Amino acid sequence: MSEEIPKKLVAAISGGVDSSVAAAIFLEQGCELIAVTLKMRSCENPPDKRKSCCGIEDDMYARGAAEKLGIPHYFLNAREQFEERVLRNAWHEYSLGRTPNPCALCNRHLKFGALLDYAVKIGAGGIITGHYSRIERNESGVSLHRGVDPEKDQSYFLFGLTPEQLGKSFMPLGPFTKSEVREKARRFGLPNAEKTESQDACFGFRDETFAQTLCGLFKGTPRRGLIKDKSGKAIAEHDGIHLFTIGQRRGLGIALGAPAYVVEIRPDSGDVIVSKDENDLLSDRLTASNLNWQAADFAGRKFSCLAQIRYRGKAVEAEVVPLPDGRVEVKFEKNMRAITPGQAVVFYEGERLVGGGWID
RNA sequence: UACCCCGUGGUGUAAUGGUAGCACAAGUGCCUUUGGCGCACUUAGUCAAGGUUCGAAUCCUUGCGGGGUAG
Repeated sequence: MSEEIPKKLVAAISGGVDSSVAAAIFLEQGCELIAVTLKMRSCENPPDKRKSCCGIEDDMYARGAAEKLGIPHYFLNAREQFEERVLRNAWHEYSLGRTPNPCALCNRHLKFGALLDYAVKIGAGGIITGHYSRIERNESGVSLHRGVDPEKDQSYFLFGLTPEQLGKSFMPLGPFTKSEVREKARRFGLPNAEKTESQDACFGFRDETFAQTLCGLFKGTPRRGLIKDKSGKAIAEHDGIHLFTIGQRRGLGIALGAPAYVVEIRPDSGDVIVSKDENDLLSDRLTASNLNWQAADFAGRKFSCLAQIRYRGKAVEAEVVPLPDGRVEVKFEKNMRAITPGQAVVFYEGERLVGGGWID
């Protein structure tokens, strides 16, 4: 493996333990590293920030880690791209009654987009990230595999990476579990070794959900409407379809004697349909658009695989059938719960991620 | 106007003389590099005022509120 590693690499440092350890691992192998922290819009207005993952505190941790490792550290301004390619896209999705997946977009456009471009521009051979996924390289090319820690595997969010992006990426944490990584952090003496996990969207303000923040940011007009049951009977009013997603239970504010779940969102009328029957959430098929193939030989043909509908969801046996219009139909071996438009379907062959697309 | 029925936490209900329970909702926490699901915990009630009784959501009286029936 070592001979394939470029001598000079950019280490994507977020401030968290993972990316710092990833950098440390490569440093041990004698690489010349340059630490870079992506600055996204969320890093502004620290006092208003709810999360710590992109706040000023993380910038300090990132700087501290780079310092400890003895490598230069820079911030890369990606605010505009983040706003356009991730946030605006996400808001648009909400307006269509879909549920965006900002992390997948961010990976494709920011971390493995803007940041990778920057790395190449300054003459680095690629980037190192702290994702819990494995990238394998051999004569036939690059491939992405699940991380060995099933609780931390993040390959789902990386389905949108092209083979080219993968080829210039390095994810040294894939073979390790979270606790092993933390142990390494201690050994390396990293200042963020005991830092708590970051979680939730890295962009959002206090007491607001991601959707609410986006609505305010883009001065969007919430598509208000009614919460109805399957028969069309109105049950309550709601403040905007962006506040709902398929399968959602909490936040509906309606007491029907049994839990009620969102089964459909109609962007045109603003209706949100709920049902007390969880069976209404079950379906064994879906179609997906804008496919991305990391394994070229899977494109355009029918195949069987393990398909995953959501992050941390269980992958299920499925058959993928190409459609004439370039989309794909996925038929699952068993019913899936709450297939959600806007989320990704990701195809695995064993541990290997072969491709994926966006659920219609 | 008379007669009848009903009135329990935010919602729907259980308990007809003896510790006011359940479901849903809501809140908090856990989980989680999206959204959701899930799990744990918590909050909150007998319409009001009198009376009977050792003891009342439960019985009686009145009032208030809602519904029904009275050519």
